[in-house]
Amino acid sequence: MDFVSYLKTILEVSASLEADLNHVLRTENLPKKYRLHNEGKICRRVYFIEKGLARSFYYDKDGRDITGWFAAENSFTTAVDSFFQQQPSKLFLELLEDSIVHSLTFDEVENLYAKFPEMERFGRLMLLEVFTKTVNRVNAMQFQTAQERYRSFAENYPDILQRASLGHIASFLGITQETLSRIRAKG
Amino acid sequence: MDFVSYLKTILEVSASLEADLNHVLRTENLPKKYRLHNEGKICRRVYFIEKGLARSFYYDKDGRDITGWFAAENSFTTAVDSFFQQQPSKLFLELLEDSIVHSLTFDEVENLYAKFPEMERFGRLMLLEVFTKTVNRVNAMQFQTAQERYRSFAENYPDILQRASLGHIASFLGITQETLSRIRAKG
DNA sequence: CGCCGAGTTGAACTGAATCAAGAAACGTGG
DNA sequence: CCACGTTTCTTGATTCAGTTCAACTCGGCG
Repeated sequence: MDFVSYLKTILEVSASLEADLNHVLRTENLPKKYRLHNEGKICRRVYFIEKGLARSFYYDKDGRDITGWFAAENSFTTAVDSFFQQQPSKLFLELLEDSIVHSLTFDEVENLYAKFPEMERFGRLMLLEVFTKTVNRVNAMQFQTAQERYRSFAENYPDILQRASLGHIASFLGITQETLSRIRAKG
Repeated sequence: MDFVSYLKTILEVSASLEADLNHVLRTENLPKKYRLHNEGKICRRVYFIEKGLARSFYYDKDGRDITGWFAAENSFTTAVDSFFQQQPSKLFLELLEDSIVHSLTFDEVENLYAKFPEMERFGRLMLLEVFTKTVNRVNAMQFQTAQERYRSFAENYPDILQRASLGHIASFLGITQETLSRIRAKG
């Protein structure tokens, strides 16, 4: 599903908003391992994944690769530490599969917000969704064991479990690859 | 600062929005330990703290009291697992100090969103702020030690450090009270 | 084939939890 | 304003989940 179709599943889209969107949206077909964004830069775009899988990650103080977020079909991704404030990022954004992505620049999004109240509403709703997910994740991190976190991840994101590598999932859950391997070995 | 004054620091407030807000806003002066919201109920209101301190918490599966969030002056609080979806909550909201709070119901907020695009914008910006903080918290939880988390908490929220109890802060950071006490003992 | 990344398995180690006991601070009523 | 009970904080000893380091297996691909 492309971005405009997705938007229509959430709210009414006026003809003029649709026209403006089609005018500015950039659609790309990109290969696995492609980097949508690199550390140190200001992230200019927000991406909607029509097909494929992406992850954001960063290198922690010991140089370990830590997955921050996965984004699959019909979801958005961007360097959250950079895009909204338009400041330099610590994150990378990479594709884990060949993907079709649609994107808008920060300025384009801001202009759409200013021009179309429905777009502002959409922005609020998307933020609400991702905020809710992030809160759930904090709760999981706060006082669940590694095993509990893995199980609820497996329940909520069965597709990503299949498609992403063990190492990427482990760091996303805040555990090492070895621990995740052992958890999985049991059941 | 009351809610309308705060709103004006973020964006332009039209006279008619101000009038509507003054019409629906409820202001209360409430004592320490007062419960703004209880588990099991649907949380109807979002609260702006003019003065005082609140925390949200829940009881985990072992019956331990876990602090989810603190809210002090010029910030908002509500049962995040309930208010936005208007579904039953696992959270409590309690005051840790005598407080002055302003509040709006869910319906009032929705009506304001529908009537005033600037209010929708404000909602988006507030959500963005709290989302950003929550993402930072996930990062901290993911691969920082207890000590590192305590230090950055102490840096970012020195006032809450003074005003909230050790046990509340410990569970917020995802550690036990004993561990926090030992961390603090060192420096 | 043989290499290489991804996953598994084992053994030793460690940060933080748990359990338990005191010490301080706090507030409420006499 | 003090005495007493309650809550909050500290400190110690023990335990355990998860990390670390290291070796090994497996499946794909040049």
